[in-house]
Amino acid sequence: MNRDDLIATALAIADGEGLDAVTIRRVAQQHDVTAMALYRHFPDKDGIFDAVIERLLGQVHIPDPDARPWDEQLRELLSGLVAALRPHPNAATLVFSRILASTPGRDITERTLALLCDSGMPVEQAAETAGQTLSSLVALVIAEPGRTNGPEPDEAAAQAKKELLLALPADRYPHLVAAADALSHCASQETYYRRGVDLIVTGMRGAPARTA
Amino acid sequence: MNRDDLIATALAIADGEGLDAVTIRRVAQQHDVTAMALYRHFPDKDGIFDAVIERLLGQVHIPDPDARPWDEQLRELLSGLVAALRPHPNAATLVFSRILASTPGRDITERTLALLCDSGMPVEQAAETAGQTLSSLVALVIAEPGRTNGPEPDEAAAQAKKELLLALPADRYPHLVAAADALSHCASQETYYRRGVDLIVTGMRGAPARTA
DNA sequence: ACCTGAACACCGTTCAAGT
DNA sequence: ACCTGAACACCGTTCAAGT
Repeated sequence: MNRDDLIATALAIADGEGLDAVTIRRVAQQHDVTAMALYRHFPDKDGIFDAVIERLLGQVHIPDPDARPWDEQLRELLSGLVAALRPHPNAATLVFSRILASTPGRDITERTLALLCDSGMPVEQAAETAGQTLSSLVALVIAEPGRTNGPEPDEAAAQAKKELLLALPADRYPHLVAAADALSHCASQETYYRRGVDLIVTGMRGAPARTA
Repeated sequence: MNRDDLIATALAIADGEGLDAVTIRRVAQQHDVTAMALYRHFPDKDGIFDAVIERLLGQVHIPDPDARPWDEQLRELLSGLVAALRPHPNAATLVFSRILASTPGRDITERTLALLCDSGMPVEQAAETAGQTLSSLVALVIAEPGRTNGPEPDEAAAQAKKELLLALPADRYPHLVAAADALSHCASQETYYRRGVDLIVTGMRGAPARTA
């Protein structure tokens, strides 16, 4: 048993059964050890979550600056973040409060800030926008249509949700009924995330108060 | 003791001490009643959270359609949602999984979908975009700089966070250091949320695949 | 150095019982 | 109809004790 394996176990439980299923006792048990043994590796339960997020963000590749326009470079960086979070939607919630608390998270934020400043934004606005941007990407992952707490896509749950929408009064909710399918499951995750990142990057391109 | 007061109590505890502090036993105790009495009003703990979100979303005013461009009308609707969530950042997390599960949430989504369709988007794309948009607004509230679990802004915590950023190596994190202030607390919440909503609305205006 | 047993103060939830 | 007591199977965390 080592720290890394414990982190992996915590993440695996979160992926498979949701964050609430991650308990110190359960992580410990999976390593044939008592709950108290984990306190040698983490200060408390939150420390486990901190480590999980640090590991997750550590997988994000941060591209070196190049000659392309800032928005292309930013799209690449943000796509990398989304790609790292996508497989772990249950853990994504933990990112909100932890981006600036981990080294990889700071690296991602620093690079995002740099690119926004390249675009001509004053650094204060860039800070605000960077926070909003990174948070919105996390939200994208959390809210992916058809997501459940389970590991593989739960077709039955998605179908149930869809039928609930289809059963709504069509005169009051014409669009919800028409969009029942798209609201209850993702036709293409690639499209969903590409458009999601585009939504944010396009928004930043149009941001006013730019000096350049 | 009635259902509405119980919901208000749960929300107040969440606002003051975070979601984890909301326990059935504690809500009950505040009404001089045992925990089991709450099961007359809610099926389980999640049912309390469902009711909290329903109440929160119920306060959102949904403007009637008018002659203005779709993006202006949408901005008004989304601003209303943000205004309702802002005072309750700790509870905002609960919205992700519950927008389509409550009547007011469905009303908000229906109207958002309608306006996006007005813009010329096919309904499937509108569904995707509406979900991303509403989720991003929730993220805005959750990630508001300087936010803590407490009710009033915790100046000490914000200051500590700021100094942590200022202590970073300036050669590796020049922008984080320069933006330490803006990253650790909100200079103007009005500006933060106006720009946040603008980011999203501008992103939607620029979305391709539009037929109109 | 690393782990454990026992204990403490909590949880959500069930169910038979009270008035 | 509405509430309770007692119980069950869990939690996170502390601390003295083991090897």
